[in-house]
Amino acid sequence: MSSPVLLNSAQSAAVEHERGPLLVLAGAGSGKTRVLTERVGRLLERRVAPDHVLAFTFTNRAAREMRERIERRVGQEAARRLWVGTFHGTGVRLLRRESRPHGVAGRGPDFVIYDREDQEGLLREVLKGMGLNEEAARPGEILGKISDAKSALVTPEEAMPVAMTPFQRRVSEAYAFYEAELRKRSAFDFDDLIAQVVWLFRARPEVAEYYARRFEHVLVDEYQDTNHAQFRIVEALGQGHDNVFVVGDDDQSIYRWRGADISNILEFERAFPGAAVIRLEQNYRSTGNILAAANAVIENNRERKGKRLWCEREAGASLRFVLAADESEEAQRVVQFIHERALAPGATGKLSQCAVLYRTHAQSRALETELRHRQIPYELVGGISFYQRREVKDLLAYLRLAVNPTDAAAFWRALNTPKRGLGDAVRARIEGRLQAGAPNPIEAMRAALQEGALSRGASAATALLALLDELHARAAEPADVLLRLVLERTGYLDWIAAEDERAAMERVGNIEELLEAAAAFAALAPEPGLANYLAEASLLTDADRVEEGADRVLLLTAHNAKGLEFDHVIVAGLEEGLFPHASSLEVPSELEEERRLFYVALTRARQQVLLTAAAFRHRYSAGGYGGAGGQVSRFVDEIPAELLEREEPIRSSRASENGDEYPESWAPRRERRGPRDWERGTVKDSWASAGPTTRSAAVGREVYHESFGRGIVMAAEGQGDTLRYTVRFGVRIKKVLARFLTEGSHVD
DNA sequence: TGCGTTGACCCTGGA
DNA sequence: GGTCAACGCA
Repeated sequence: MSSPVLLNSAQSAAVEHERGPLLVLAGAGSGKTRVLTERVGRLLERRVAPDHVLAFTFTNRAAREMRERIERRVGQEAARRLWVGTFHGTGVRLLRRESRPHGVAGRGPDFVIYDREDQEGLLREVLKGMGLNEEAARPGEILGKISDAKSALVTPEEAMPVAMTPFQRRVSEAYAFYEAELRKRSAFDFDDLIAQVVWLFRARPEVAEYYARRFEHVLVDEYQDTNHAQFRIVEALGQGHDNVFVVGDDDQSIYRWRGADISNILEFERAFPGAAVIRLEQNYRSTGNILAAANAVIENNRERKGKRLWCEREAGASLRFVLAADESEEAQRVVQFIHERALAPGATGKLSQCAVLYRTHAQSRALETELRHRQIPYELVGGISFYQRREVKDLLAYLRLAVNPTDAAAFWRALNTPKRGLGDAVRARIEGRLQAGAPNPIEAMRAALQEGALSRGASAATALLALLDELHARAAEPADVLLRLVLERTGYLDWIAAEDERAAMERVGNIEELLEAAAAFAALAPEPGLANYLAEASLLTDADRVEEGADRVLLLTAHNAKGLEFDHVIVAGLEEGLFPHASSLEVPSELEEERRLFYVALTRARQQVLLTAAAFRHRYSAGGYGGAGGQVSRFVDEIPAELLEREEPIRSSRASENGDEYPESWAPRRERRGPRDWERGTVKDSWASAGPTTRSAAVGREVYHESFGRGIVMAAEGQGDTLRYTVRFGVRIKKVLARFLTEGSHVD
């Protein structure tokens, strides 16, 4: 963090703030993390007991970093007693504590946490039970509604009477069944980890009072992205003392789609009367040019409090923009940029200080391919988190059952994973026993087995029961020991090896990593225990696992980049329909959220920004271009021309006919400063030989087709008779065998 | 009855 | 290219 050695006056005012509510409006790079940490340190110096301070961060990673910084300042013992965590993590902690004697919302302390996949499975069962086949096809949409309801603290009972349309009625009914089933399984979903805390506080005001008294100081980071339920938690905990210290930036609010409520920040002063407001507008992170560009872009938003970041740093390099022909060329240009910054002779940067940001995970593929091709180490953040991987979830399902035998999602998963001949028929029998009143699926299976109802599956079921019983009996042992027991008794490793040889290596690697993580947790966690381990596994995201210091390029979504900073930032895929995303184009408020996301992306950069777009982009598979082509994102045009160095092709209606490897119409304007290192061949040979493009020589050529007419070749695949071109005929994109095309185009 | 194969649909973002 | 439900084989 490139913070000043000393705090500036606004920062110091925030840190030294005596008591009462305080809203810190902190622009990007204005040192808000530092202020928050300093503030906590200052409170401890003022003799506030560490376990009377509660700080909410946005990610587990931010929580860890804050704790480490505070540890350096006040020592390990005090730092460990602080309550620092995400809303979800802290929610688990509170719910676990409070469920100890009597349970919370019908769940005991061994509740499990349902992730998206578990939720979907459960909802599918619910919808099937309701006889709703059509809805069952898209449980995601209904889960979204349920999630919205919980974020807004709407219970099923409250949702039912206000449901107007038939669809809404079905959704609220599904919500009620879903809720009942979760409770039966002693499970909470992600939204419950927040909402149930509020409902707990309402049902038992003495509990809320206890925590409000205990936490003399409540601090919240990234306040602009809190939802209504989170606001209620903060409000409840602030009762009586009002020492609520929140830090946020309305321009960086990028999670409204999942319920973040910007009125929390806009109306903070009304919610906490007498609140002081401090603005941090000096940016210490980015160069003048980057900041000016970001400011210019965000000023196009109407819905904002309005502030203008400034800095004392030099203007720095211009931002750069490259329009590539397609995503593979885009990837080449991105990697080339990284190469120049971090690898070429004389380059002063590090790979770890380069990050590629994009709008959707799907964009990572082309970048990965290119990075691998150039043998540049990278790390992909996001997509599937480690703990969501199939092999990891398969194994954890057994541990979940050891802790909580009512966890039906885990049971159905474990039942026939690895395959042991217990399929749909066995499942149906067990479901029958469950409906007849068996307390949980394990006991239902035991009953079915004893009644001889499992004929062919009997021996497999017996073995599975024995394993589950043993796991339950040994649930107090370290997670890695139990995982080894599962591996050994189920033959899981042999099964994945047989399943898919190609993926087996990676899966085994993941299992090894899981064993290591489980052992580390058992040994090091302040509150060990299987239930806590499983909670951590549910709440850790991929972004939390990013290690500091490793020398590699980071690939991540703009959402995931929140709170991070790098010397060199590349924002890829800047096309209308992608960034801003197509779904936002019709809705002004959503377009503004896209713009804020772009603003977040830009302000991650300290030194240099490269923006890229592709004129055409594959969608789905390698087959066919389904994507909207070619129109550069409006956000690029919102950057003042004098700040942006464009390497854009000179657009022409006709493609090049000159036989050059590179179609003139898409050719990047050559750098004026003479050849780059890689062009002189002084660096890796691969750079010199591959040139700016590896695409087929036919790409860019004009061709003619009997029925489709004139078109331009976008890509080629196959050879000889199977050589096929992807051709754009006007607005339509088709894949055509080369031999159906004419007009001097078949170069290869 | 379980399991492998086929074809539909698909990809915003994430705790 | 990947996932998942429906389908038909052993």
